[in-house]
Amino acid sequence: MSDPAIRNRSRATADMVARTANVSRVAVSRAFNPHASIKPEKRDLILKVAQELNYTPDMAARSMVTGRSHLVGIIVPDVSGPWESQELDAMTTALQAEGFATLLFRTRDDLSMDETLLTYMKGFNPDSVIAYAENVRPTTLARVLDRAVPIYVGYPDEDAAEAEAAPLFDRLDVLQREGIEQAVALMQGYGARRFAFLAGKTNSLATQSRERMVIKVLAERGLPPPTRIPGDYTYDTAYRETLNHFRLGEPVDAIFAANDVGAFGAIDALRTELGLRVPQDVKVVGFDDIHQSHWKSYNLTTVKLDLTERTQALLRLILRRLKNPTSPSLTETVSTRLVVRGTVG
Amino acid sequence: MSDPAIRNRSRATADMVARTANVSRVAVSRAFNPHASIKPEKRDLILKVAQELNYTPDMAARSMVTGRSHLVGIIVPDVSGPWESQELDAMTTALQAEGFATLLFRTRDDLSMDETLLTYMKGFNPDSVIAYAENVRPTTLARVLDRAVPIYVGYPDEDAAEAEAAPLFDRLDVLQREGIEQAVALMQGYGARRFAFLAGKTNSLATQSRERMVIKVLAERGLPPPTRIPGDYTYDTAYRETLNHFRLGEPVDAIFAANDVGAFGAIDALRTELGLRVPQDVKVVGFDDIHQSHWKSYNLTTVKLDLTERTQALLRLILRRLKNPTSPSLTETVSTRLVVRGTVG
DNA sequence: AACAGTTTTGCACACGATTTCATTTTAGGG
DNA sequence: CCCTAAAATGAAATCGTGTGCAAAACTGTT
Repeated sequence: MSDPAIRNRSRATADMVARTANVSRVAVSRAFNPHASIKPEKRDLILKVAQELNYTPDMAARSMVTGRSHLVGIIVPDVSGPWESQELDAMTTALQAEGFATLLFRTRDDLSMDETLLTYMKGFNPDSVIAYAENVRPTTLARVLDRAVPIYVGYPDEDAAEAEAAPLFDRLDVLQREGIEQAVALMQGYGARRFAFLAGKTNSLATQSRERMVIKVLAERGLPPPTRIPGDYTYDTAYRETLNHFRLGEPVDAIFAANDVGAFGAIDALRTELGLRVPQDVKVVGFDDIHQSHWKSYNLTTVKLDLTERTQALLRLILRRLKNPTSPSLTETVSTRLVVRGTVG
Repeated sequence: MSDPAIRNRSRATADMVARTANVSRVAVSRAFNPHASIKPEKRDLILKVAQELNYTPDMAARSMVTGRSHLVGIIVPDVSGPWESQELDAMTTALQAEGFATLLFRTRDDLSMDETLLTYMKGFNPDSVIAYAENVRPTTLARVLDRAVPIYVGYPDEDAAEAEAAPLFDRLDVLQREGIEQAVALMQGYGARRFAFLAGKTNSLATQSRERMVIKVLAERGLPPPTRIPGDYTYDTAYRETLNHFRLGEPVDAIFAANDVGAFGAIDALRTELGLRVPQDVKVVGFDDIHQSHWKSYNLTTVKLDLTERTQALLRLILRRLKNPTSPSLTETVSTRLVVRGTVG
């Protein structure tokens, strides 16, 4: 019953290569490990035979003994969002260049699944995990993942005294003050006085932090606090709520959106349905600087989160932790800056 | 030197759980396998102890003996593209619901890396692989991946006699005639006579197939063949080339874009820089129906590739193949249809 | 030619689970 | 109370690879 054809369907192993090349199985292992000492001619022979047999070392077996899976887990709430997918793209590219494969997980909007998901992910033994403050409770993160030290992307209140002096894991903190100050200054310079803040998902730490910082900066510049337009980061909600606000709520002459996609929704509502001009009647600023923001229909002035900078910082954290697993937690910070286009002045 | 603190940093194993619960290691294994026969009270005890010890079965070890990695590899050229990311999102969600994790790889634009990438991916022993015709040569796919049967998403010429009667692997074929016929009919109905085809990447099979089919359908309806505007699926190129064509090339009154993002670029070029109205002066149709296509600034009429339908078909193929690895290759097909919005009439 | 030092080699074990298979325990029926 | 069928149990083999260690092979020097 051991049909050789079926048997042939399975992968080649190091043993088969060894037997074919008339060497020991250990030699095969060494041939594939650059740092192992093996006679060069022997290595060449083995690699040649391996190629003929279409042999590739089994990462699962390898990871069991080395303790390295070469997997990095990434947890994202919505892969299809422009910002999320652009970050995922940058991160996957960077990881791949370092020899890691991306293990992708998608959360639901609520946090109800986070424990199940993390537990499941843990089974794959990722060398590192990138999680975002919005999607996973930090306590769950710390409890479930004991082996891989996760990286937590957060948006701290830069001015507030950080209570958590000793973070549980490596972090990337995004400092949003600078970009927000530049944006408010620009809008004020062009005459904006009554601001609205178009929110993101209410349970999102990023949007909460952005709103607090906008309020603070407005106060510092002697401007009244912003009115609040509800939102959830989506175009449709932003469109609808902007419409609603301009028809029923207090008039405003500037909108600070929690993300670019929301800003697009607001702009389209203003122009298409309300007959208002951007930037002449209402000034709009977004957050993220996704690719779409420079599209001519929007040409959005926005607070940029530099993707390259973020990605490099995350990669540094991962590699450092892998090189020295017991080193104390480190927090990297990245800043933000305004990208000026056509929706303010 | 065997510091218990350091030892403690590593994951709990089935042995530890067994010892703590005073059962055999085999029992622990059975407790986690729903189909295994084990006394319910015993299973409960083990699961309780496992939770206390924060134990999760190691997928790598499990996969070695079961032959199932619970990984599905996906190869994408550009995760950040709207269409690609929306498909990735749908696929990841569906796979996760079936207990698979997504192993994500990103290709460069050219095909030079495909062998290296596939070889690398093979090391992880994915249970299945989803590859797109644009990114990977089918011959490479067949040669490298011997264990996991890949799924190849292609765009066959529906009318041509399919030479490859016996495909090498499972396929998802996208039939584009129907949507294209509807689109051409609609544009012709509103008076369009001289068409342009705004191309995608020239080495993309999807764009080649779309172009051939557009030519064919135009001919069938007694219309002149389309002029060709070069493109690469990006907004910027579409914008620039559309501008260029309308300034120097033959005049057209309809643009059939190979993808939605390209259509956006064309629309913005027409409206912003050329002072032309869409749809009054020029009619535009895209391909894909990404989320952004219903945004008011574009409100694009487009040929929809139904994501749910695609995802379900892919999932069916994967599950069928896993249940019966030796069954002959199967090809599923999905169709396309026009979504009418505001850029034609 | 003998020696010391370095490189190369291969055996045996470890990694963390699952799966026969033979054995013991339990349950059910007369 | 006994017998039989079904369910539960654990010992041992297995998956494919990397690594410690001791032996072997090589290198170059006196």
